[in-house]
Amino acid sequence: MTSKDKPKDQGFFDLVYEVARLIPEGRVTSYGAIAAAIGSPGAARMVGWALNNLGPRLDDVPAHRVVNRNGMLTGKHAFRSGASMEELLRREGIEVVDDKVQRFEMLFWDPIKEIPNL
DNA sequence: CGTCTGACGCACG
DNA sequence: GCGTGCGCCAGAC
Repeated sequence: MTSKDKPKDQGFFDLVYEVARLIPEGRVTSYGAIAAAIGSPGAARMVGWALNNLGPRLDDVPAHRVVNRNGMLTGKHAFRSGASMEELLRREGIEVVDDKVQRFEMLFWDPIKEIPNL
């Protein structure tokens, strides 16, 4: 532990990944919800940006379960063809129509509500 | 160090 | 109900 060692050096991005990883299969959440969960309400754009930075880590972080407030798959462009966001969601039993999650309210998973401490 | 962007969210018309 | 604009924060150039 040197002086340059910082406990929360991971930063905002990894914090987003951590919450996203907690999203149960077959469930979805919104960018704003995650932003608020990590203590930065209003930073919804940063959440999406963090997920965009995932890259190869998409396999470790279920970013496809994160949609916007409308339940729309705004970030589908970050997924490669053949494993599109919509396809991944359908595999979990989530109905997607016109790039939009059906029954979004019912499938919505609120990190703040489900996570005791963060 | 200033500027722009970005997978959003909300207020306003 | 829908379109437009602004604000949010953090990172890249």
